[in-house]
Amino acid sequence: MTKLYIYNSLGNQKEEFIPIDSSHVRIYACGPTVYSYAHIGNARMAVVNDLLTKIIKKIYPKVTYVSNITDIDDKIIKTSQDLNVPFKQITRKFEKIYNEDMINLGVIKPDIQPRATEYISDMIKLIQKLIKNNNAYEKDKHVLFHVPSFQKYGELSGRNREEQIIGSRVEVAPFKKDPTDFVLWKPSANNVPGWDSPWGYGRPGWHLECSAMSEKTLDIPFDIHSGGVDLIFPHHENEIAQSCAAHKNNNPKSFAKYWVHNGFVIVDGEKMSKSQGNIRLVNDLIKSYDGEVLRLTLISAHYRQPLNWTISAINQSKNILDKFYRTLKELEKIEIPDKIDIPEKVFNALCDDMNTPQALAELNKIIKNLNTASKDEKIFIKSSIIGAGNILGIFQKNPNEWLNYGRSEILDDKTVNKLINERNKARKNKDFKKADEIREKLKNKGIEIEDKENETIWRSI
RNA sequence: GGCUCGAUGGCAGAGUGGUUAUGUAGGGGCCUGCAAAGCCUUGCACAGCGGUUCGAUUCCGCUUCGAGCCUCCA
Repeated sequence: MTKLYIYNSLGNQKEEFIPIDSSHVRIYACGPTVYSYAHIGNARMAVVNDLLTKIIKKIYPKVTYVSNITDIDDKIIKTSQDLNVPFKQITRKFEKIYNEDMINLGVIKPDIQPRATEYISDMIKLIQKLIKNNNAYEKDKHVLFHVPSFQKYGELSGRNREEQIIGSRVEVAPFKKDPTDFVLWKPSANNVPGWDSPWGYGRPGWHLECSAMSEKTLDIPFDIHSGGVDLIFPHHENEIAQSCAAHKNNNPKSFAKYWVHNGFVIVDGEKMSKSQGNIRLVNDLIKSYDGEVLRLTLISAHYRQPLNWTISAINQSKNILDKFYRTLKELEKIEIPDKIDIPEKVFNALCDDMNTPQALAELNKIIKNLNTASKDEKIFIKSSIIGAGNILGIFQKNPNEWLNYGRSEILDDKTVNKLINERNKARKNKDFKKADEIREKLKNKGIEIEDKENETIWRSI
C-alpha cells in the first residue's frame, strides 16, 4: 500500500498518515461562514481538502469527509440587520452559491455538510459537560470556557497563556475569570437570532460549532482536522480545549490526530482584505476563467506555501492547460481502458504531503516524448493525463471544446470551411499571397488555422 | 513584544549533503511556401555572514528581508 505523508501542525512535522481505523478514515475541514460570496482563499481550502480526500480515497476503502457550513455568527447577524432580511435567507443563499462555485472548481461536495444551526442542542450538551467538568462557568448570561482549566492549552499553536496575555491587544471583558477565557454561549437580544438554553435565550460562540459537529458526525478521535492557517489560533486551539475537556482527556489527539493547514492566498503580493479592496471572489473569477484554470492556479504552489494570486499566474495556468489539451487532441484517436489509474510517480508526489508542483512536473515528464512514442506509450501518456487529471480535478473537458476547435461565434462553419478550401486551392496553385490573405482574414475574425498533413483544422482564439 | 512559516534562475515553483527538477518568458535551431502547433538546444539559481563537513543551496547559529497569527478572517 502506498504510504501517505502529511505535515501535522500538531508537532510541526511531516508524518506518515496512519489512520485510527483503516477501514474508515474520517476527515473534518472547517468550512465557510456563509454571509457573503466565497473568495479565492475559501476556494483554496476547499480544493486542498478535496484533493486530500481524493488521495485518501485512493488508498483506503471508506472515507468520510465532513465540511461544515457555519450559518450562525455575528457577521451573519450584522449582514442580516444591514439588509433587513432574515438571517436564514442570507445563509441559505450564500451556502448555495458556495456549493455551486466549488462545483465549478471541481470540488466534490463533502459527504456530510452539517449546518451549525442544526446542531444547537449538541452544542448545549457539550457546554453542560464542560460546566460539569469544571472547565466552564456561567457569568452574566454568558458561558465561558476557563482556559487555565485545560492543561494542554496552546499545544497546537505553540503559545503559552502568559505570553499571550502580555501581548494581547484586546480588552478583556469584565465577566472573564481569566483574560484568555472564551465564550461558549452568549445572550441574544430579542430581535437577534437565538435559541433557548439553560442560560437563557442566546447563541453559541465561535469555535463551539466545530467541536459539536465533528464529534456528532465523525465521532472522536477522528483522523484529520483541517482548515486555513489563520484558524490555528484561536479557533482550532479552542476546539481542542473544548472537545478534549468535555471528555476529561488532556491529550489533543483525543480529538483529532492530524492537523492540516493550508497557506494563505495573497493578491499581487498583498494580503487580501476588504480595506485593500482586493478580495477575489470565485463567483466573479468564474465569469472570466474556466474553473480548471482557477483550480490549477490554486494547486500550482504547495498547499502550505503562500499563494500569490496574480493575472500572470492565472494566464500561465491557462497556457499549461492548453498545452495538455493539445496533447489530448493529438491523442484523440488513441483508445484508453475504461478503468485508468493515476501514474505512480504522480501519485507518489501527491502522497508526499500533497506535493502538487512535483506531481505536475512528473506529468510533464511523461508527455515529453509524445512524438517518438509507440502506440502503447501513447496509451500510457493519454491514460496518465486523464488519470492524473481525475484526481487533480483538471483535464476533465473535451479537448476540442476546450481549444474551441471547429467553433466560432463570429462565423458559421460553412463560411469558415469555404474560406479554408479557397486557401488550400490557392496554396496548391502556389498563390501564397492569396492564401496568406485568407489566413489573415480568418485571424481577424478570431480564427486560427493549423495546417496538418492532410487537413487544415481551425479554432477560435 | 510573543508565536509560526518562509527567502531558489527574468517570472512561477519543487527538491537535494556531492550528479543542480518542472513550467513559463527570452536567445538559437528544426519543421512549415509562410504561419500556427510541436520538437531540439541554451541559460554558471539557491538572501548575507559565520560554523559543522573532504564537500552545503541542502544541517546548525546569527543577521537582513518577507508572509501569517496573537482582534473577525480560509
